[in-house]
Amino acid sequence: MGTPSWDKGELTVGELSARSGAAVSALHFYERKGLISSRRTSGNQRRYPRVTLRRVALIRVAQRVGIPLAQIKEALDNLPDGRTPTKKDWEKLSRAWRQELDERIHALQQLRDDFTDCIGCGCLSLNRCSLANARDELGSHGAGARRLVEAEAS
Amino acid sequence: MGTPSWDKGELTVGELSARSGAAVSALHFYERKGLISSRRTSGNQRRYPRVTLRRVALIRVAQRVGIPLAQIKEALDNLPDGRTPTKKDWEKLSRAWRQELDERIHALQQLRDDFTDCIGCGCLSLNRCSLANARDELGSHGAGARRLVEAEAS
DNA sequence: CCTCGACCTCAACAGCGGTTGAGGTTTAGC
DNA sequence: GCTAAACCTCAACCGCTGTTGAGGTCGAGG
Repeated sequence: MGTPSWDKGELTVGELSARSGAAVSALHFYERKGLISSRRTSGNQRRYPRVTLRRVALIRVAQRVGIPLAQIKEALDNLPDGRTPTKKDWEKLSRAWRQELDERIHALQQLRDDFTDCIGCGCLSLNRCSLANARDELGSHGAGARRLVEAEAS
Repeated sequence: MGTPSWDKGELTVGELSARSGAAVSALHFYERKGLISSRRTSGNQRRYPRVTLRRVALIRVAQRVGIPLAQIKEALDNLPDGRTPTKKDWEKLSRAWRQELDERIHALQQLRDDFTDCIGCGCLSLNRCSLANARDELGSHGAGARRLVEAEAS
């Protein structure tokens, strides 16, 4: 169960599964979707370079916070799977993700803080919150009536 | 077009849709799932109290950051839809969400910072990161599609 | 009244992110 | 060599989160 004798620093799908926490079926799925890749043995079995462990770790974390696979793939596509992306690759990728992540973090903090805030007033006063406003773009109204009604605390 | 004559401070589904940014079909769906509710007119049309706008705003923000509807429902269920939850209700709800949100924020920050960090080394060195280590455990599967990967043992 | 847009229900389908199972092959270890 | 576990492919299915469309009703303005 230690390092198998065929090992050239590669992982079988089962090992990758065990070590990444992703189901084998999920790994197959990721591969079909192009998020990871493998070489095949003469007997058609998958062998993953170790770096794949990192890719999978990243995939899972990103997923956990709600980023869709397609988007994760897009990000990973900028990383030569072979190895060692250029610094430029990395900077580009990182900047893009950083922005995405910053946005999401911001949304979450908003949600959290507004939630916390609202304890004080005891009602869903999200109208005060950037939550409601963030999404407000309703434009379709001259809005006169609305504002008046707003005064009446629900 | 301003406040319709039937208006008692209520919204039609179309209005709710326009102002919340959610499609009418989505609002029906949320209602079927019990996340929102409406009274019906004599002609069987939905009328929403204005507070529903806030519920929907909350639902959408929560969804945007990857929280499944079932979990949102669970949170909202603690809010008497009728009106004005008690402070205790709110505190309980807020604490639960706050924790959930904090975790997610944390994961995102980790992801972001590790990404940024890794520019320096030029490879996917997530093994150094708490990302890879954060996963741990979970032989989870069970039926159904992906659920939150919650590491909670306790 | 009449009409037209907004509303209703119900059922089917879509895309995502996988899981499950059938049926067959490869491989590590004895 | 043989065997059992691990692997392979492919197709069907799952739950979630809705959307689309058919067929019919409601209601506010002219």
